[in-house]
Amino acid sequence: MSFDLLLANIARHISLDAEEAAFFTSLLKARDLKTGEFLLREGSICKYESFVVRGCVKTYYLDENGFEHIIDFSIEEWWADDLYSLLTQTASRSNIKAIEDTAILQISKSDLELLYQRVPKFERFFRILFQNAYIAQREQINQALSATAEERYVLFMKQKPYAERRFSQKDIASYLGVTPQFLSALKKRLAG
Amino acid sequence: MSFDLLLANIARHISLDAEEAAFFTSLLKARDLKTGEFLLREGSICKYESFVVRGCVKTYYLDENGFEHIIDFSIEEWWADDLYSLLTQTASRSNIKAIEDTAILQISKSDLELLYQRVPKFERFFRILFQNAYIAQREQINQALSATAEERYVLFMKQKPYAERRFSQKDIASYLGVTPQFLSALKKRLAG
DNA sequence: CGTCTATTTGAATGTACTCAAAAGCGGTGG
DNA sequence: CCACCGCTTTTGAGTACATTCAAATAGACG
Repeated sequence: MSFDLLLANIARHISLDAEEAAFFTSLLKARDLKTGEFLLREGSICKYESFVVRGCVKTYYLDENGFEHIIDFSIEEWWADDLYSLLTQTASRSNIKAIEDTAILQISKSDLELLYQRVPKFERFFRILFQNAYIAQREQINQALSATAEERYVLFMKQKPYAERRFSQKDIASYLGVTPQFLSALKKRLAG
Repeated sequence: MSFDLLLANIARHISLDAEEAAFFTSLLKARDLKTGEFLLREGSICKYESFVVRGCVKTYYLDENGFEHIIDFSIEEWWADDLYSLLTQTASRSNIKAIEDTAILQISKSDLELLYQRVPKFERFFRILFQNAYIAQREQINQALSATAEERYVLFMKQKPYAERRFSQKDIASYLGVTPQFLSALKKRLAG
């Protein structure tokens, strides 16, 4: 099994010796998802932190009218979870679904706690991870509140140039918080 | 000096012995702000994590048209910072300003790194802090994207019942991402 | 080829904004 | 003590951004 991508990712923030790395990888479970398969369904409890090795998943929830709101896309080298459900072990309000054939590595909540105890350096790794996630999210809020849909779209496509290839326009609209019809009209306007 | 509130806050997540607590508090600097005073100004570098002991500060940025967008209110027992500026030691895009007479305890970035080394348990404390901050923020985004201003306002006042007393209506509007005029009209509609 | 879903198009509507101005409120100085 | 100043809140008219509903077109996949 190939843990290289994940280990390289971790090595950016903390140094592991061979034994620590071996212990860590012994806790990981590999899993493959085909396009359309669920990693997590609303109502079930999120039991794992999942690292995307290849492919892409979308995390979304359904509002009271049944409309899908995409919280995030997780491509290679990103983590996917419903953190609230994972931490509190309560029913998830999010769904996580593969939008490409996807390979992931998972660590369970209990194994993660074990890891924190045996290799406390991982507290540091995940602290940094959450710090960065927090900052990135902050930026997303600022945009949602102060930029128009057009500005958000332009910035999104610039920051994620692969979006056009890998995400459907409907999903991009959902992520930006506009209707697919409006995004379509917007694109036409920008092109013309 | 009274470190009790902060130590009690920390004790919810990690246990410190007397020596560790003493080392930690030795790194703290107390600071008082009068209403209107700045804790951080746009363009300067954020050097501290600040814990609010009493009072309230608002964190906000100015958009290209000079309009204020409030990112967050920090009342007692919350932290205030521009995390991005703190971590990267680059110029802050945010301002932090007291909206009440406020007492804070500060720890500098370098002392925080020292603390992580000497008392690694604090990695855990801040990991949990950022995890929770991340989750709370996530909820804020979901609301910004899927709820109307009216829904966001009603929820905000329910979640922060002290808002009416402690925050100006203008600041609440700014936090919700609407104009003060619109919030005023909205309140009238809700009351009628 | 047919079916299902995504995308485009258009008209009517609603939500929130801008601009402008009046009214309320709190502090300060004469 | 009250008159004035600056700032917040309210009010109203006109406008822009984005939605809903409806339907046509285009693409993807078995």
